[in-house]
Amino acid sequence: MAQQTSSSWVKRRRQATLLEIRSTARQLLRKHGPTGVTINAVAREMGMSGPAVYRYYVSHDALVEAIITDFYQELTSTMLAARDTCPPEHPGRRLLLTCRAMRAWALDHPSEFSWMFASPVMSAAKADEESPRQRAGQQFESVFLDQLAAVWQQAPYPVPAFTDLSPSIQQQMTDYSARTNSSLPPEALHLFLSSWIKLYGLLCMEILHQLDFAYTDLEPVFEEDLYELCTMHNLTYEPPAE
Amino acid sequence: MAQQTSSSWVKRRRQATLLEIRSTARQLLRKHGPTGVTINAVAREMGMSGPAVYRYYVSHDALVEAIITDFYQELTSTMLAARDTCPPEHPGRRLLLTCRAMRAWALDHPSEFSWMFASPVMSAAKADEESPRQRAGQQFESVFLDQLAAVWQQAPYPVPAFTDLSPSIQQQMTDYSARTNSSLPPEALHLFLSSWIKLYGLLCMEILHQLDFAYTDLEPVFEEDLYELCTMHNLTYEPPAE
DNA sequence: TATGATTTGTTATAGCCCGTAAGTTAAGTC
DNA sequence: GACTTAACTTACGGGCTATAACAAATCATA
Repeated sequence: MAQQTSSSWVKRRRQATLLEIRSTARQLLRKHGPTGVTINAVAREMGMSGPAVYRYYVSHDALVEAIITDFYQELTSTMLAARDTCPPEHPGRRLLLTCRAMRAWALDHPSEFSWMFASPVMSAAKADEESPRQRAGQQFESVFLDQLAAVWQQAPYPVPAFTDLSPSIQQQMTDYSARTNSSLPPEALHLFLSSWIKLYGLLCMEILHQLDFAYTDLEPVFEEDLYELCTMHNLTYEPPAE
Repeated sequence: MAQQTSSSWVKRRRQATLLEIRSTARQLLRKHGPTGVTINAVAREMGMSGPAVYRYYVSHDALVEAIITDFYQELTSTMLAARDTCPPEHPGRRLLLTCRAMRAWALDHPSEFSWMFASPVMSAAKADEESPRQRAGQQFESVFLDQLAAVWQQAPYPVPAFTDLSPSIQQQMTDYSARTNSSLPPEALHLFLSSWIKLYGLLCMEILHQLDFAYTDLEPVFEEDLYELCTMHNLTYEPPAE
């Protein structure tokens, strides 16, 4: 039979190897781009011979999934850390810190961010099956949305009436609210999501060089969006600290 | 010496082969995803033997570039065709038609659109060198921006004062205006670009499944953005025709 | 502590890919 | 008809994914 507990340090060593593989792969990503992240290259870099890596990740795909999960988690905790720089009494300030931390991380890790965003060409088949990556992605999204929700719940401000939304959006937001056990009204959710889409969309386009034709520095544009975000959500905008 | 004119039909046959290669590659993209687009697979599909394809495209990369250029051109002309469904007397209607045609094409060709958007992980080195793809991309962008410019020039409406923009944006828009020989004031350009970013960003996120966690159908959200676009640019919004 | 199971690694291999080289055939030119 | 060029072929070198078969080390315990 299978032994219940293989001694603890053996597990730890395994974890360490798993991590070394991922971090080696990450280095390769940064140095040689997505196509450089190959199981053989990772093995070579680590002084292992190719197939050894398959003891740790069943396939190239599994490795990629794991790496992207790492990225989401790292981005999430970076944002949370930045948020907690400021006490909860200043939700607006915290929100700004969070958003700026997101952009800063993306700018500091363009390869990683591009990969996270652009790799999911999954055809909806894979979309609903619950994966660690999905969970990590959802946690990431909730960082922003939860915070906006907190702001609103603490001091509600006017949002467009539910009946002013298109019926389809009404339905979708009702569903989303139910699915996430949200205590928020659907009309607020849609407003939050709109803000998210604008901000995150801008960032993705920036990182993927979709705006290079017009802009060389999108920081002020991002700040403009943050300003708009603040006014829309009844928060006081504050320019970034030096 | 090189013959001046190798008989015309020989050239035509070459063009035909070039096109067949690209369209075979496109089929493979749709059927097996980006990784399925391989020179060997294309050759196999065409009954050629591998290296023959290299007579037509020097490298896998060159083939990909050519395909993406095709996509941009197709999207562009689809948008223009939709626009010209309506006479120039109704610039607002034409703009709406253009935008909806863009989304429709993207939804109809998700593989193509994803590839166009997500493939350019080029590291700025390749960014400024003028390629056919770049040109095609710029033509695509200009479809939207030119039209907005036309609307504005025909009947200018208030836009935020230049001095209300951040100095950095002032500078960047001045540069952009000069670079494109635009006759438009920089503050208008920034407004146009903001509208573009919002609309195109939404579409990209939709196609790349970044919003699946909340929405199942983004058409009404897109329409909401179009509505906002219209009010912002002094146009009358009209819901999509059945 | 010695034995048998598990884990971790190794080489060998099949199959696909990119891209180059060298050789062959067919078409186009003078 | 001889010469040139274009299009295509097979042969290869070097990578990559992934599996199989095998060797060594590390348990877990009788």
